[in-house]
Amino acid sequence: MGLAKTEMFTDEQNEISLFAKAFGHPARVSILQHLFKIDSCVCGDLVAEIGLAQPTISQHLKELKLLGLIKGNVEGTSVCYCIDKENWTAMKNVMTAFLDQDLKSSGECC
Amino acid sequence: MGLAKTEMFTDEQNEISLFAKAFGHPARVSILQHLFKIDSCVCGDLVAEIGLAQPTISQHLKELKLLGLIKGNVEGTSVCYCIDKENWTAMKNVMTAFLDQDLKSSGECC
DNA sequence: TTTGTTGATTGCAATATTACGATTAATTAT
DNA sequence: ATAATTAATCGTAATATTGCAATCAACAAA
Repeated sequence: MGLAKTEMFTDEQNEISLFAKAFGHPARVSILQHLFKIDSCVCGDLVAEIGLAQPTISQHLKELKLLGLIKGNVEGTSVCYCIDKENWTAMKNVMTAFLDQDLKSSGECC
Repeated sequence: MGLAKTEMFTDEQNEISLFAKAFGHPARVSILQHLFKIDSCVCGDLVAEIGLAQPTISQHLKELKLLGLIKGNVEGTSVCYCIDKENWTAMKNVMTAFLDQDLKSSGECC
């Protein structure tokens, strides 16, 4: 196909797109919202909550964990997941700076 | 494969993921940043700016336009693109509400 | 130990995305 | 009319993502 290499873009652009990609699937949005709603660790009721199979949820969790947005602690047979608030804040700062670009541009056009 | 249907998720979750998907590629992030930086219409120098072929850029522009984040006005042989600030603000409100979830959750865990 | 429970991993099949050469469409210049 | 310019579209190849059945690994309960 011809993949656009990350070298073509700035670190900031690559970082923004990586975070955005994590939110680019409703299942992951749903997982994150659930973790916030519960506001504590969730031990595996995500499969019941969302209507997807266990391996699928596990895969989505893995991606979110890899990005650092969530933490997973083993607790007996189950694993407890929760938001990594520190990393979430850092991500939010990056994304907010991107979304707030309009504040600096006053021009009208077209 | 088995696509997760949009009916499985809330309208909000689907909307967030659609916007996020638009930002999920560094080329589109780059296009949007450039449009903000210029702060006026851009008549097709995006291909020179970003290192991708003209059909590729055109395709990315189409997606952003379909989502309503940018506008394109035909002007002679060229087309002028700029941010649709009204829609950008609406998108920002949706995304910000999602990103700011952490403000409402005070709990410590794990 | 055996059984049950929970969640990760593997191995695929289905689908979506990305990139670009070639072409087309629309407009302008000569 | 012809040529030049600009950007959209088509067709297709390469790659990435998603979903899940099957399996595996770790631990707990009997």
